[in-house]
Amino acid sequence: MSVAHTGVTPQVGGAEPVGPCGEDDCGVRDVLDRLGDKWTVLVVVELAKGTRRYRELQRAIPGISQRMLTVTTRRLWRDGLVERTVHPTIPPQVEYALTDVGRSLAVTIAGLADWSRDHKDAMDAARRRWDAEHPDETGR
Amino acid sequence: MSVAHTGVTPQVGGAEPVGPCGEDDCGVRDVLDRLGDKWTVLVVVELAKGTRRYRELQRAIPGISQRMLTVTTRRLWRDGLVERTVHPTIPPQVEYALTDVGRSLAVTIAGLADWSRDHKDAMDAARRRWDAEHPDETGR
DNA sequence: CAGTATCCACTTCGATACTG
DNA sequence: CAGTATCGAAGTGGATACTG
Repeated sequence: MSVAHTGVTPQVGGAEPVGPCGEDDCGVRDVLDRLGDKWTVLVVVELAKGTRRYRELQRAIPGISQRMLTVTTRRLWRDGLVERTVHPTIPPQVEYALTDVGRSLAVTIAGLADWSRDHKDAMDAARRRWDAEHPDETGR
Repeated sequence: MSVAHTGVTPQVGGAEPVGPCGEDDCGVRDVLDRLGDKWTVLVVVELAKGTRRYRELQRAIPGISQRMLTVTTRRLWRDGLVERTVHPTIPPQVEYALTDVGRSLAVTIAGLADWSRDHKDAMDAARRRWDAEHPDETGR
């Protein structure tokens, strides 16, 4: 599975340790293009708790529209992160569940959540400080 | 620092292990609102290699416009992830460097990059398979 | 060099209405 | 229940020109 954070070793000086990747973006943008939208991670986090039906997801994720729930699940399905099972009953019943790849993504997302919890306060404080010190700054 | 991915333990069944967070999004969206844009992670990854000047960043990140480089660095600065040092010389010289918080973020981002590298192929394959199996699907 | 300012194209998303 | 279709508002980023 290799979740070793080798590479971008935090360091102070201005030397060039030549990060994990030669010269490009390490491919991080690929992931963020998938997770960066408004709802994807919320769906993944919810599905990490277990299999869910369409309506269950919608109820578990307040504010998501039918349209966005559909496009989000469809994208995750298409990318092989989510498995979609249709029970051809009446009324129809569709179940969504994370695949193995999807579950590994959920673990990574948990790492993000950890970071968020650990540093949210510091960031909020920094922002308040900055705003106080730069009252009439453009483009906030 | 606590980079323990407790919580969303990957598991197969449909039971409810009650994730890391009671009911909400675990706050992951907070991070992604900051990282999800087109350039932020690229700037962070570049700064993880060492202190950079404005032009150096621009050259290191092909395609970024002056506008976006400015708003991206400004945001990171405002959030306390990046330190901005102005040398009042002529011509002016401005240096950007990650703060401690910024460096911890770089570590987390490296985790994302790891995941991306480990699963990019699987996702691309899944997508091709899906596209082949669903030729005339709407909204791709 | 290191920005700011302005305008515009494109994307993303929400609301609403309808369907098998 | 589980979607699809359509439209419009808002956000986001790129190009260009100008400045201390």
